Amino acid sequence: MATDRDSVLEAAVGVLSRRPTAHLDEIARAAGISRATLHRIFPGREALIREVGATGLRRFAAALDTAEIETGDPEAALRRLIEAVVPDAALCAFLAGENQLYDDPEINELWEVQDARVRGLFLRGQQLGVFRIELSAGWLSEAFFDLVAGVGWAVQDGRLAPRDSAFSLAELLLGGALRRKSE
Amino acid sequence: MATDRDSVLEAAVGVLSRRPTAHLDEIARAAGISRATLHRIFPGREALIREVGATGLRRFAAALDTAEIETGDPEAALRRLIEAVVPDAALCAFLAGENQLYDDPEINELWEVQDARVRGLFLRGQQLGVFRIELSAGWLSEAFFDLVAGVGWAVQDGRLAPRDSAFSLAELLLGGALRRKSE
DNA sequence: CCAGAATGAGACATCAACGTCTCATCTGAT
DNA sequence: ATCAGATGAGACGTTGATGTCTCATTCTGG
Repeated sequence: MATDRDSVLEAAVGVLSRRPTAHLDEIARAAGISRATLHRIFPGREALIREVGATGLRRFAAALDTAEIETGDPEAALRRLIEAVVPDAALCAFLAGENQLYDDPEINELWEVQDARVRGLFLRGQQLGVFRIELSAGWLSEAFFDLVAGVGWAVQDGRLAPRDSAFSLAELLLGGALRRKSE
Repeated sequence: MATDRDSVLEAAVGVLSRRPTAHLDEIARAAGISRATLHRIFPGREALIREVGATGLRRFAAALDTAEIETGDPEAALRRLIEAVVPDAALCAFLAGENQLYDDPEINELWEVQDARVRGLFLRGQQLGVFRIELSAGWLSEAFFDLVAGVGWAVQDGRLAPRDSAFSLAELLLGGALRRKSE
């Protein structure tokens, strides 16, 4: 059943995003199955990691799609993107920390595409005069990923309430920490 | 000699900040010494990790001191802090990713103190009306660390020029991505 | 109720990293 | 030149995680 794979992947993300070096015992226990069954579903640790990474990238790509980041006002598009991606923030945190995944050419290419889409959003926003041009689109994109990952960790550790996460992320990334003097 | 320890620690940070699971072989090679000598300097892997963490925290504490974050305008204080901490951004990236260090009570306490100081800066800024109050001081502090770590990785990987890093970090964290309409 | 499949528990071998050791070589001071 | 100390290279046993196996138990469909 696909449900098994998915639920195991979900549990694996929960453990691996926090501790990428977690043992298979721990992952299996978190998934509520035995280590033997885990091996029956995934040939080995490497395959499991790859699957988790691929799932994360697919979900991230789906979030980019549903947010329609290529359309309309860039600021609104970025807010939609944040709303769409925050539920999978833990997954993004895992992707950010696991650079070993990028050894795989297929995963690497999928990542490059999504990264380029995000960078394209910031670039479009800059060209339309919505985003600041003193900061490079590459850096804005980088900061976006850093903060998404940070939200994922903070929520997992209970330092940030899930219902506040999207708002906090959007407001900080868009508006910064300084209070607006005139608005 | 103290120089040996320091240079080895420096090299270890460079490797470990990017891959916390790097083998001792790799660390020794990065430091230009043999694994045997590495063992002569540090009793084992755990001791090395602890030393790297402690060094990072000491340097971070020193950056907080030199920036005098408890004094004067919070915005200027934050800019000073960023200037002071950016040279050790890779070290902070390591600290951010290595939550295993927090098992050590001594290191954990040192970390708590520094974290509280940063949070205190944001809180002070909010009370003075400089920083936004819609975002919690805890989240602002969290975002600060996330972005510092992000800068560390980006510089290490060549995605961000070191001379731009402090400016990029300060402008994004303080001003956000949106272009100011009226200023 | 029964047969077959799926699962859990655990044993077992394998392998990689770690920690310790020895020995040859190199360096530097006298 | 010589000797003491430091270093590099590598061997060796230990440890822990992994991958594979078997067997008893449980679940499921007929």
